[in-house]
Amino acid sequence: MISASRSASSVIAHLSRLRPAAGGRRRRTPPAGSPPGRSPATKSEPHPRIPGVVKTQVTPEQTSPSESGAAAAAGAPDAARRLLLLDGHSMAFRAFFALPVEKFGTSTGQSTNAVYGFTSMLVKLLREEQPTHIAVAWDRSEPTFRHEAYDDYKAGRSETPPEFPGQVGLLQELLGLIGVASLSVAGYEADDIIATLATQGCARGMEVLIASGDRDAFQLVTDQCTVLYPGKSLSDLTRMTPDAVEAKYGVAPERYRDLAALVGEKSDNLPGVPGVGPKTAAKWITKYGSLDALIARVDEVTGKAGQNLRDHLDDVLRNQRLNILSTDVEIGAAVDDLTMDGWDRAGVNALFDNLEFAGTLRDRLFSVLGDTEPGAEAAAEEGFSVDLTAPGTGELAGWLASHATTNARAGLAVAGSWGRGTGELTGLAIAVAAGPAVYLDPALLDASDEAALAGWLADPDHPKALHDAKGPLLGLEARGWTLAGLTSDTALAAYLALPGQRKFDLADLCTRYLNKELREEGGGSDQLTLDIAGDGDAEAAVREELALRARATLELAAALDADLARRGATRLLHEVELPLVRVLADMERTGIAADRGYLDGLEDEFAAAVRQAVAEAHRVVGREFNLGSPKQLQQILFTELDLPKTKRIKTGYTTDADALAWLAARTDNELPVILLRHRDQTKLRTTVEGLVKTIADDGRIHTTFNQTVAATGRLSSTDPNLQNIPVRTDAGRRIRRAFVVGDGYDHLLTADYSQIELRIMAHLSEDASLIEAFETGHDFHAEIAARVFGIPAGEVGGEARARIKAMNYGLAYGLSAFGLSGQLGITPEEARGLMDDYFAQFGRVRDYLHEVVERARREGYTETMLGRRRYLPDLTSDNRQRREMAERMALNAPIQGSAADIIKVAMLDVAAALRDGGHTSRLLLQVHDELVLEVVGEELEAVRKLVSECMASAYDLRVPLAVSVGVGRNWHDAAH
DNA sequence: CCCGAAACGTA
DNA sequence: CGTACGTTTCGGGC
Repeated sequence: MISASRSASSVIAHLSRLRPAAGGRRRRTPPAGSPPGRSPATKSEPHPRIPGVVKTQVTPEQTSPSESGAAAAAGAPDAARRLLLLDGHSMAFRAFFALPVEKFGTSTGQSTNAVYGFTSMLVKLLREEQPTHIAVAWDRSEPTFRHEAYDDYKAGRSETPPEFPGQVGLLQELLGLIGVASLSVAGYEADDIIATLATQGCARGMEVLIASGDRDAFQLVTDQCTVLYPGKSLSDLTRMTPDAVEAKYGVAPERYRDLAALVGEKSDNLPGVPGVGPKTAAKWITKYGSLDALIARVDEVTGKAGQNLRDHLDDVLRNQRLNILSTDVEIGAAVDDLTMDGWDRAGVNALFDNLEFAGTLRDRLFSVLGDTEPGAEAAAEEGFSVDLTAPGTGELAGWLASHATTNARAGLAVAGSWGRGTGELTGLAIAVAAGPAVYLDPALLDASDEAALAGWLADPDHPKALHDAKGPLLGLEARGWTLAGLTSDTALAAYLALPGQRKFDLADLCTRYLNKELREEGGGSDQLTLDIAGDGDAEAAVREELALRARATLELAAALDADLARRGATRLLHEVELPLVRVLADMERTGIAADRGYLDGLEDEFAAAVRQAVAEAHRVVGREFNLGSPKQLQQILFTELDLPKTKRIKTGYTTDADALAWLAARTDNELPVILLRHRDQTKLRTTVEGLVKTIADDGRIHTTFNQTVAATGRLSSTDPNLQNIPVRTDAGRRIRRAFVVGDGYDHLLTADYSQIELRIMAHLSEDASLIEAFETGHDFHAEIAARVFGIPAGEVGGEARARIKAMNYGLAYGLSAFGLSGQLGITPEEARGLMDDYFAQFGRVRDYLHEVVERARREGYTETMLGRRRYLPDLTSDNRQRREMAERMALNAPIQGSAADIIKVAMLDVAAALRDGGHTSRLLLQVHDELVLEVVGEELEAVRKLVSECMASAYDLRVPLAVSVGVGRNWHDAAH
């Protein structure tokens, strides 16, 4: 175990200094939604139809552009500065009740009715009112000055529907994406922010519009300031001008709060004068001039109402004190800055996709935002276009010189096939910014063209974008070309933006990010060059299609650059994921040597054991059946033999290994044991079979590492998967002996991180005890057990250590007491006690895990130490199962993902150190926390040292990053 | 021929 | 009623 000092070459050395540990970053994300208690729309009232009140009633569908244009023209001149202020909670709450919640939800259980309704209303406002400045004000969860002045302010409100609060965050996210400021200030309500901004706007001579369902806003109405008050449908906004207020309430706007103080506000728990409604209140105010004047002459008021007024004068005074809106809130944003500048088409698309908004809302929103971005609206019809040129033989150098020598990035698309560590190119297209593109058939290049192309590809000063570059890279390298200057891989970039997505199809991304169709003729790139008939038109179509892909990649790269910048993932792409492409390609090309003869022998042996088990099972049951069919097994075990029932699954009762072991212990029947052996041996046999089939002509197995699949940032391995080769059982470990050192090399070296996820937890939680356990302990789990049980480390028994080890590893998965009890064979109460004891010692860990989830719930995503995000909309789901699943994902993602970040950095550092040291030794595999290298004898010590140091120094944690190294002739022997 | 479910291998 | 993956097999349904 080595704890090396920081490597100077560590890619992230400066990055980690610049970037505080996860959780420390400030962000522009709007504040969290308000607590359930705030129910702005409860102040709503039946939508009276009062003569003289101007109404706009427009449903989104029925509004044509010409109508809305006319309305806007009628409303105000274009040149005017118009400030639109919205009360976020109040309008969202109105939207919530205006649309049936059960009709608006995603497949994952997220309700969206408030988001939809609010957005629809906002689109209409933007279109019809054409504000030049806009902001949405939100209440906050903290108590306000009104709570401080009156303990029971807003007390006794009915519970907010559980489907509502989660939608506030989504709305704020959307507003952020379309460039609308979300404002909130601790200690104040949205109304106060609106009042402050409205006052400032009026002072600047702006026309002010306030969309609010809270009637307190009426006190702000002036000739310059209109409140848009929603009716039932939210599209039904009443323009509350001074005349309208007067017509409806019988008082001028500036006296409205006097009236409200007398009448009271039930939803705020502000009782007024009994028996006094708006009519009486208005009559008094009109008669006396104002509330103050009324109070001054309160003894003159006659009748029962007058007596009630005198009896409840304190309430009235309190109401008057509380319903005044603050106009001097420190908001931290100037009215002049509330312009809608810049919106994020890709982000809106992504969010709408997430919300499963399929209808016309998206188009209406885009249309009202103005499709100023290139490639929107009109271009959507025509898709991409290229000016495809065909330089004659020998003319490529000239074409490149005149079109692709600038600093501008070129888009590159490659046709061919690749996989298993190699590739073959059949076509190549280059598109440059100005428009022209070229298609090249690698087979038809003459020597000068080839030299020109090779030089251009290898020149790092010619920036290039590819989609999913690793395969093409293998193809280029197989052809003898090297690629440098890769400044974007649009698949990788999209993965960082949308890590939960598993497919990153170029055409899909073009639709999402550019709103452009990339037409694809029959199949993927593999098919592009099939032209068996030699049909010239088909050939031309192939050339054009590849050129279009190059062009699309180029445009997409620019869009993704902007998206990643917004998501803070630019450096992660450029300093980790992009350089890793080449390292992975090298590993795939290299492969790992396999001992075919040994594997064949193993296969025979396992196959014999399988046959044996099958025969025994048939004998016990008394007839032949398919042991591989869970359905038949269920029939035999639970119906024919009538064994005890196991855990229920969709198709009946499980026959998995745990259940079979349980059955074996509970019955005398020997069948479960036979089935277990059969499962075991079958699995081993098929694993070996699969491996043998993938041994290439060079005697090596070339896996494919996928860099864009795992939502947490891990790599995955396919065809074959070399990240799940058995290791836990003796029989399984025999398979590892088949992975051997290849010709020209002398050792396999494995280096793995010890307890990296726990170390990351210690680092992120800053739990002093956990950190200390890592610094002092040799046997980490025993060290932790000693602390939990309050005994010396030397006296920790095997059982106690095992329990703590399970607890340690379960932590990062969101393990429950129930799960822990099942795993350890103890009661849930005992497991709960164990967890309590554990957290009594390591409380910061629990706090950290809790904070991670809550933060993710607020912000919508988790983040790793290098800023890799994972978006988890289900955290606000009202479906408990989904929500809890998302919570476990949320607490695991930063830990697993940070470990993935770290080993990726380590791989880059190792690759660089091997290259810089002039070593022949090379990286072969990555298995999440382990690297496997092939080493030549004389380099062994140097490589051992370099690998240890690079891995240990990949990131500077608050605990040592322990690395253990083993060396041997095969993968098994190289274990330690 | 495709796809989901079940099972099981790894970190 | 722990996270993240990939592969195999079976069997229903196209």
